[in-house]
Amino acid sequence: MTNHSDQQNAFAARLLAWFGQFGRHDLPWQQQKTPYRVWLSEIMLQQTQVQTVIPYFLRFIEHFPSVEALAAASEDDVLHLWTGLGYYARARNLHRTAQRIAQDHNGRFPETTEALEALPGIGRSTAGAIASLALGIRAPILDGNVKRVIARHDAVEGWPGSARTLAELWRLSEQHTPYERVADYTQGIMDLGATVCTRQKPRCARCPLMETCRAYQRAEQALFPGRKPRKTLPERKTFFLLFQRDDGALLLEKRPSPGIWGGLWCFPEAVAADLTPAALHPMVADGPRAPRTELEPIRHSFSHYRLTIFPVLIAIGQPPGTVAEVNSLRWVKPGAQVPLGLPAPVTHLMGTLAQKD
DNA sequence: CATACGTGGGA
DNA sequence: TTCCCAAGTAT
Repeated sequence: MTNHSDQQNAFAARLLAWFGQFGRHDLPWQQQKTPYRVWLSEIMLQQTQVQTVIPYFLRFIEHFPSVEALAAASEDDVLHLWTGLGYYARARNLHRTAQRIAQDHNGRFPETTEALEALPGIGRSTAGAIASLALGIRAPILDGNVKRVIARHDAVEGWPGSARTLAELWRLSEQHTPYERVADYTQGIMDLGATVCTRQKPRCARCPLMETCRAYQRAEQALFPGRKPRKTLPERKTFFLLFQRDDGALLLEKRPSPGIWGGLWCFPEAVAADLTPAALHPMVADGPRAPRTELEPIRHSFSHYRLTIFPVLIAIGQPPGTVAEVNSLRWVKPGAQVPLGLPAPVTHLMGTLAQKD
């Protein structure tokens, strides 16, 4: 029956039409889509590529053609067939689940998504895959392929590893899942992610969802899904130098184009050998008057200008740009129109100094 | 929410 | 070389 939801779900309709013509139909576990074979393939395919899984799957099925055969085997035998595939908890859980199905379920697989998910090694996505692919139950999945397709199609910001982003992706996956032909849909969206909506160089021209893909419309396919944030931000202790001439002019440096604040004018950064704070004043680097905090300025007066040194800890992904060349240093009088870039800590400190002064 | 879990492959 | 990722789950 075609209900109102399906008529509105152009996403699934386009995907299903595409799947019939361009989807994968010849994978070993697609031949007889029994719960056992689908289950085994889904477990093996967790974080593992199709090409790697195929020989293991065929060998495994040959030795253990049914869940009863698997349940009757020893754990050693199961692990032996798993050797080289990795993530060996999968094999142990597989064995445990087989034994539980053989005993508690009388050799029959559970027929609800919830009951499937209660089994060892079967999480939400694998439960959804088994339910939709083998049982025809309308259940969403969210593997790496689906995450990528949905993150792009709906321009979902954030890294899928974060709980917030993950929840949003699940919501959308559930929303896109049709009430009919769920098995083809599930296989289709995975195939699309694997063959068209690839991580790099997606083949958008061949995508059935191109018209409604928000990432494509913005030409921002490469920005989705969001990247995993680095565990520790690269940070660098450095010094920014504020030269103020007697007439008020400030010495600015044009930042090198690739890099932070590229092309903007900023206070010179003391990265050149002839601009080290120690060279400017021996006490700066490690003397008793060295700054106690990362933002404590050090001030000096010279014959024709004043120098304020800002020690700053900046967190940036780029290494320090090449040092200012002679012609990229410029004295600028207050009020001059230059694209000014300043490290946020320095900006904040400038405000503080202005109040004091 | 972060981390461990394995191995193979690509950039 | 190094990092990221691949049909995720358990802790």
